[in-house]
Amino acid sequence: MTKADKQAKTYHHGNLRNALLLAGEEELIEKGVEKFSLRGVAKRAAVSHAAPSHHFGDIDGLINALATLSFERFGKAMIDRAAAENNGAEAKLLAICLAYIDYASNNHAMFDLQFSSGRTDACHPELRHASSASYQVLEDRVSAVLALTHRKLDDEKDAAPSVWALVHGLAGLFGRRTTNGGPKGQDLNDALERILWKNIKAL
Amino acid sequence: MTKADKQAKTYHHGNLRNALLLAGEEELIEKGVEKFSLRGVAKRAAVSHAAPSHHFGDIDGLINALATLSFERFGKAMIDRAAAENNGAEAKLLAICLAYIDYASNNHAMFDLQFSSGRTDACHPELRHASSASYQVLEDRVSAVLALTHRKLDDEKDAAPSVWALVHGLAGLFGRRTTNGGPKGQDLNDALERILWKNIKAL
DNA sequence: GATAAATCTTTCCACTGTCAAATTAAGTCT
DNA sequence: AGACTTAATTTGACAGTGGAAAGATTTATC
Repeated sequence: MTKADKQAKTYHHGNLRNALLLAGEEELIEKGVEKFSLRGVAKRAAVSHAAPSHHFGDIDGLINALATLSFERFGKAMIDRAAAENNGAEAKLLAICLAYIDYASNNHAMFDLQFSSGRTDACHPELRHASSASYQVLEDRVSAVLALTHRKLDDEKDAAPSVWALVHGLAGLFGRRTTNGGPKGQDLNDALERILWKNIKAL
Repeated sequence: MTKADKQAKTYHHGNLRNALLLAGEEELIEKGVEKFSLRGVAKRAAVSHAAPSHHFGDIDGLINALATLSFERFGKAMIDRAAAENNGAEAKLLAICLAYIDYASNNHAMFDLQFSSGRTDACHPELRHASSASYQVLEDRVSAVLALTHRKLDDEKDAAPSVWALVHGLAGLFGRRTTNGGPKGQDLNDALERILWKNIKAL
């Protein structure tokens, strides 16, 4: 009987922290950020309502841990996608951007948690670290593109934030349930790729 | 004694709907979306905690009404700024974009409520209307720029979403308390203007 | 003026997050 | 192996929340 197998049986869970993160993600997906409740998460993990406090402090601790987890997956998704693309720096950057938007589409609840206001704490150290690490992934790829040719200093400075903003805006506006205006369906994917490619070429 | 003066005295408030919207905005600014409470709003308006229900149904009704209000102000801010700018279509579009970002910076709580809180209901009719109206303001100005010259059909289709995404991304990422990476302070304003202008010129 | 309708209050309920104290398991030292 | 300490979890209580129901008060309508 391994530690992980004991889970629901013994008084000491043995792996409660991870179990709570998993349960928390479920809760987030099913109920949404708004209806997210600590007690609900605890119930999912088949544990008393006060158990999470020992691992995460308060509900914000759990929220921040979930956001951190998502940032890590998010960064990894971009890295993996770039690694699989071998047609040069620009294509790699495009891959990163598409991975960014895909992650937003396929992990709506967690992605919202990361960026949508309020519930995450910008000062939380691990969250900060995971957050800036994922930004760094994109920035590095932009730098790789910039390295191909010389350009004005201002343009160099602006490049990464500009791409970041564009991608983030695209993800936020089109990577979820249809908002007003704008393209839809397969047209949407084509449009996203065109827009991104055009902007990358214009760097 | 006018209707407005009676406010705190008579049993019937006379203008409670507006008073609750005002109180709701205060609550939102001071406490944030997360700690926003119906009872808190009611207390601010010096009224019982159940009074709002008659005007807004439940708390989501109030939230959606606040978001609607903010969308209306938001659209107006862009219209006014464009009207004050008379150096051609491109300058007008830049003005719109800057108004967009300024609104996000100066009305952080309400702006967040509109776009990234998860608390608004995309199906709410008045909210939908106010939302698409404000998008239309930007789209119209993009069309005006496009009208200056001929270009490929795809580019025409992509132009408005592209600008929208860029501006929205910039507003979301830089229009609030400093996030990781990216420029700051006055440099930030300069950078924003450069990025926007470059993208408008490249339309 | 009487009756209906709208507006607001009071009271109650189920639920939430957090805290303090009690309970149980796991380590640690001798 | 046994006693002691520390970590993990439960239990029970608390103040606060949103919403529903029913009562109180004002305004509108005829």
